[in-house]
This record gives sequence, C-alpha cells and structure tokens, in this order.
Amino acid sequence: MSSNPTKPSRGRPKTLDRDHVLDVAMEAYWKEDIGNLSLNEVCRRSGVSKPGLYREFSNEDGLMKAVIIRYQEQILNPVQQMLHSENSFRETLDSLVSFATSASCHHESPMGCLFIKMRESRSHLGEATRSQVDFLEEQALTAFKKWVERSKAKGEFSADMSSEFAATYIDAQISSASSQLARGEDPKIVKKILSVAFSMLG
Amino acid sequence: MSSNPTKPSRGRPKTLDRDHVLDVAMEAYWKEDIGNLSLNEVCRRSGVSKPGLYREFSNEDGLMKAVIIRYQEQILNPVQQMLHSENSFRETLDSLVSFATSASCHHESPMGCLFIKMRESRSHLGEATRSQVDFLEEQALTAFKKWVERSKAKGEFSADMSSEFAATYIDAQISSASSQLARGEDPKIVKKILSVAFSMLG
DNA sequence: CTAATTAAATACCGATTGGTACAATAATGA
DNA sequence: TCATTATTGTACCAATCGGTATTTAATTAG
Repeated sequence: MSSNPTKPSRGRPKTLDRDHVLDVAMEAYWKEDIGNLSLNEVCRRSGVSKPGLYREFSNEDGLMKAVIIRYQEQILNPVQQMLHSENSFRETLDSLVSFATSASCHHESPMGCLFIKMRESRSHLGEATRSQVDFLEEQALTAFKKWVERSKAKGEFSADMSSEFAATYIDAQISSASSQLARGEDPKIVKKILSVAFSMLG
Repeated sequence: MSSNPTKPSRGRPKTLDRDHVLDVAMEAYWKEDIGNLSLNEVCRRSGVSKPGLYREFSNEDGLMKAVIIRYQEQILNPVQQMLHSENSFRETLDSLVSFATSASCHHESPMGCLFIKMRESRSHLGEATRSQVDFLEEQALTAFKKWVERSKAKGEFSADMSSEFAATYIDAQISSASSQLARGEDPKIVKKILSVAFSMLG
C-alpha cells in the first residue's frame, strides 16, 4: 500500500528473502516426512537464521500455513480450474487422473500432493495450518460435488450415486493415488488403478 | 527349550512382563502417530524402566519389530485365513470389506490397520522393522493374487485384469480404507467407498 | 556363608528440538 | 552529527530424544 514503489522504510534494510524460504520449505515438506523436518533444518537449507525465520513467520505453524497457502496458489488452484472446463466429464476426469499421476512440471520425480500429505499428517500440524488444511478439503469436496452435478445435468455422469458421495469417492481415490506415489510406487500402475476405480463413473 | 517347565534360572528373577509391554506398545503405535511415540513414553505407560526395555528388545527397532510380529500373529494371520475359505469370491470379498471397516474386537473405535500404518510411515522404522513390513507386504500381495487365481478358476472373478494387478488393486483399496479410518472418517462411508471400488470385480 | 549370576532402576550422555534474549548493524529523519 | 527505527545473527534456554554406565537387589551353586 505504501512501501511498494520506492523505499520509505526506516531501519536496517531487510535481506531475508521470504519467497526463497517458502520455496525451500515447500519442497522440503513436499518431498520429505513432514513431522521429521525441523525448523532448524529449514533454516540451514534456506540460509536464514532462526530468529529471522521466527520474525517472518512467528513460529513453525506460521511457516507451514504460509507454505500450504503458497501450494494452494501455485498447484491447487490450477487444478480447480480444470474442473470448470467445457470438456466432457470423461475428458476432465482423464485430465485429472493424468495430472495426479504425473510428475509436476518443475520437479523431477512424482511425489504426490503436499495438501494430501498434510491432511495425512494432521497430528504434526499446528492450529493455523490444520484449519487451513480443513478449509482446503472442504473447498475440494465442494468443487468435486459441483463438477459432478454439472456433469449429471449434461447426462455425462451415469453412475447411480449422490453427487455428495461421488465427490467423496473421487477425493478418496485421488488421495490414495497421491499416497502411493509418495511411497514411490510406479506412476503407471497408480494411473491404472485410478482408471479402474473410475471406470464405473462415466 | 530348557526354562519352560520349572525354574532353572540362576540370577535375580525377571519381573518384566514382555507381553504387557508389547500390548501397551502395540496399542500405542496403532492408535497414535508412530513417528511421534517415543521409547520413553512406552516405558512410562508400561511401567518399565528404560534399561529394562533395552535389555528385552535391544533398541527401538527391536521393539517395533516385535510389535509388528505380534500384530501379524494376532490380526493379520486370521485375515489371511479368510482368503482360503470355501466361500465364493463375492462372499469372501464381503467378509474382507466388513473386517477392514469394522472396529477390531477388543478396541473401541476403528482405527485402521497397524501394518498399513507402518508401511505408510516407512521413514520412521528401523532396519529390522522395515524388512519385516516388506516381508508382510509381499506375503499379502501373494495371498491376494492366489485368491484371485483360484476365483478365476472357479469362474467367480469376471473382471478383465491380470491376477497380479487385481492383487495390487485390492491392496490399494484396502490400504486407502485403512488410512481413512485412521483419519477418523465414518466407517459406513468408507465401507461404501470400498463397495463401489470393488463393484466391477466379481 | 560366600561367590557367581542375572535383572533392577537411577542417573547420566550427547544431540536435537522449538523458541528467545540480546547486542551489533545499517538504514533514515532531524 | 546523533537519536530513532528496524533487521541482523550469535549464543543461549529448557525439554526431550535414543541409548548407556553403574550401582544395587535378588536369586542359585558350591
């Protein structure tokens, strides 16, 4: 609002690169065990002192919440967009499956979804992160449900189940696939499993 | 071999109750986060001193391996027995689903499968426990595969897929259900998801 | 009774954790 | 120039971790 154009700041100029820290932390939480990655380790890897990190994110909970919000913006929102395309249910479903079982663009190996990983390690999250994850879950289920409802209206969804349950079912299968990928299973097999699990929907 | 009938023991009599410690540890690992449950905590809860626990199990890895072996004997083996019944594929599958989604006999709430939980927290396991888990996984996949093969021979398995893949698929769905239960989801919904996921098999 | 043997628990070890007190540093405004 | 303001990093805190050295207690063999 006031500090963007020039530099009306007063004290010692800030050198801490918030985005860099978030990049490092996101990749770390994504690829490794969330409950086993310490703040100290994040500091080491991002080259930031511990008090610096605490000044920026308050505490571990604050850092993780910032990470999951960043993940939402960078990864989850584009997926949600997919659900609003004009394609048929089957086409969209195939896109979803392909996205879920392929390595994401900028990372070498497939490793599942950070959001789903956090949901699975709920006990390691702080309060703020946990409620953010809950919010995302609600959002995802709603998006799936509306997608199914629209597909039903178009006559493209033939399975005899409520849109609510269909959303739960799709979410469960995608989550399972994410876990398998994170565990190191062959993406082709994971994709095949998803195909079979979704074979009766359209 | 030699110490069973009477007491040919020499030194101070042992008071440590191995079975009690294993009961406490199994329930704890089962219900709570594996990577967050310390040896100290197991000692506290079982009323055993730390050196006592180390004398009995060598180290944390030894304790966890003893726990998973106990779990295999008490829980997993009976399930494997189910796969060798004379019932039809559908009947056996229903039994499997019911077992997987119901609370186990002696515990209040459903909480999934300890073996699957350990498989998911692979990074927290020691070497011995990890290889025991690997062995159990191999055993489970083989059992599923042979079950499918026998069912195919009886003409009760109609889906067009290899027995190998069918085993993988069944394992993935059961694992997913276990995770959902452990996360606290409604067993009825989890069961419904399994039913849908298995609807095309028989 | 004594020596040998075995298991018991207290009290410690170094490492690591999440989190902070504090003094040094670098900028601005007067 | 000099106080004010804001950010820095070192060096620390208590708690906990997995694991162990050591002493004491309880038993049997001779």
